[in-house]
Amino acid sequence: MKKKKAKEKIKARSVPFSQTRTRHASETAEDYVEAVMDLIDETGECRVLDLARFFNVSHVTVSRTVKRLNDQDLLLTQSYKPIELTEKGYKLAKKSKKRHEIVLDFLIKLGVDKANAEIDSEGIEHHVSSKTLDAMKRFLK
Amino acid sequence: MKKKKAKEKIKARSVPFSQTRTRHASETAEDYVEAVMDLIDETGECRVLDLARFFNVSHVTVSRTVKRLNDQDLLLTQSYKPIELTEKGYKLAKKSKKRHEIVLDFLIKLGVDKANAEIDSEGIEHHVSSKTLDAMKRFLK
DNA sequence: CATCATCCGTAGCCATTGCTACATTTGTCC
DNA sequence: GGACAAATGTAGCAATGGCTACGGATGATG
Repeated sequence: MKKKKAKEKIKARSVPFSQTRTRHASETAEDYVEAVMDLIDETGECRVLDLARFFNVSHVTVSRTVKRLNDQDLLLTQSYKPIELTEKGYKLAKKSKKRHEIVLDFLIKLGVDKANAEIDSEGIEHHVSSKTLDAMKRFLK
Repeated sequence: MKKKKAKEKIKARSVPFSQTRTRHASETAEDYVEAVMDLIDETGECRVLDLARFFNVSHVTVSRTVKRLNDQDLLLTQSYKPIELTEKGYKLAKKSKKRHEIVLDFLIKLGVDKANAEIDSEGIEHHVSSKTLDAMKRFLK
């Protein structure tokens, strides 16, 4: 093993890789509260099937996820009733939406067409630190 | 139901989420082949435990994922032997690394400090379309 | 108020990504 | 060549997120 020094440095790089499962779970939470907020805002209420159509998944997937987010105190649900946001969920939704808008506007100003900007901003928004968000804000000015 | 029109428009928005979900599937593959390439380059070989330390997960998780990527013809593995890249895996690794570098350089030029740029570029790189990548390249010039 | 369509919940399947605990292989050192 | 440590594999559990199939709840309409 000739390059031992190099191997010793490897561990340091694990920092950027947060646990994929955990990360995906909080991405879902952000997407859901944001969608619930938008749907209530635009249509007056948010139903399981609205979310299913919004995310293009089955109502079963939505139902299970909504139940989990209810347990996490982000949403309020009752069987066969519209979905509401908790205070905590509403705060997260506003923060996510704000960040999403900044990323979207940023990509458009960077010269990306609207369709691609919308797709990419959806994926990117969950991986943007406050420092990067600040840099995007500066660029927008 | 007064705001029916608004509800009818919801379906159209599912597109970005479908794309994001599809990308999640290949994220792991890209991270792994890129890591394997880097580890071979820097230390001469790539072992299961090297990847475990690199990603900060258990060797079991790595072992299982490596087996799957072997089935997908991206990696070559034999029990208790170093991990190698296939031609297909090497091509994907080079492409991923290139994209990763562009995103990282882009964030730094945007004014993000190196530490945050490294973390964010790792998450962002998987959600950048070719259009957005082109826009980043233009910005770098 | 009965019926029927729509909405939603539950059961139960699969894949991915995490883990611990335990078994096996490999390589090194005496 | 035996023993021991390190590396790797296997078994099996949990959480998340996808699905279909089926059944119960709700609300609108006759």
